[in-house]
Amino acid sequence: MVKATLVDKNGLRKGAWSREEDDKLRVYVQKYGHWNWRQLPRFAGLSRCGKSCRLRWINYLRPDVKRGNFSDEEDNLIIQMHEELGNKWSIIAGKLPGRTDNEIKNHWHTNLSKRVKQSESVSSELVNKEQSSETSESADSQAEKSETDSVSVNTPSEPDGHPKIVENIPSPQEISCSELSSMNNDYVSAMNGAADSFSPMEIFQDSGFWNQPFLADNNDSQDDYHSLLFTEEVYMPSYPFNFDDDGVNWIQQMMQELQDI
DNA sequence: AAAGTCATCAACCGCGGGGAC
DNA sequence: TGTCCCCGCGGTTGATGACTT
Repeated sequence: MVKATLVDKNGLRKGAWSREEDDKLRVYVQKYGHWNWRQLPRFAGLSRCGKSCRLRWINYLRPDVKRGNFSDEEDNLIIQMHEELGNKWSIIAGKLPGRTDNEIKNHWHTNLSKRVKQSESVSSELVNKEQSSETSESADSQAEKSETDSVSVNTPSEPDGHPKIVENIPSPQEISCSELSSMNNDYVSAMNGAADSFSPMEIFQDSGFWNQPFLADNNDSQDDYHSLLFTEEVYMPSYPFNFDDDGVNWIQQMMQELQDI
């Protein structure tokens, strides 16, 4: 179910994430936030493109990501919102705390869409039966009935077949995952400063924003801050990190200590 | 037990929006 | 106003476990 890890021509790893990579990314983002996804893998010591890091964090590593089966309430909400909004997975995810757009999208395609189709086919059969039994009714009552149906039966009011949205749905920006990441502004500034100390030509030599390779053997001596960062992050002695509260507590403790500096 | 098929879901890809210059 | 860069979104892919024949 997990894509095999491979290395592309730029030296970037693709496919399944290893535990070590997860730990590096998690620790880095918890500590510094995602100040720049493109450059983040370089600082975090990951041979991944920024896009891959962002996806991994949002869909898997974020501390508030809820794993496990969807509840009936969640299913119903997804179905209802999909009926209103269509494939606006990020907006739907915003209404389901702990669920990611990718997870909801997968859940829809594997489970809910089939369920909806089934229920639709059943309801359409019922409607056909009702209509055939009503053929003896007067024309006036027929018109009245059709008006009633147009309200109660999901009649599209938009050209694309989706009804108009009545509810005040937050924009994707309002529910952006970036808000979920607790960033310390001091560190963001520090990191921006560190990033600025690189020559743009050095950093952006290769084309393609998301596919910037991380050069593990680059010359860090030209940037003290960068060297310090790598000393802390990449070559950190086996930190007591785990996927439980102890790991989170440890990270929180680390952040507190850094804030006190 | 082996082979074939289906289901699941993590990860990739391409596109477009928005901000900065 | 146009261009570039960063980011996020939605569609799609593909590896693998589960199930069936």
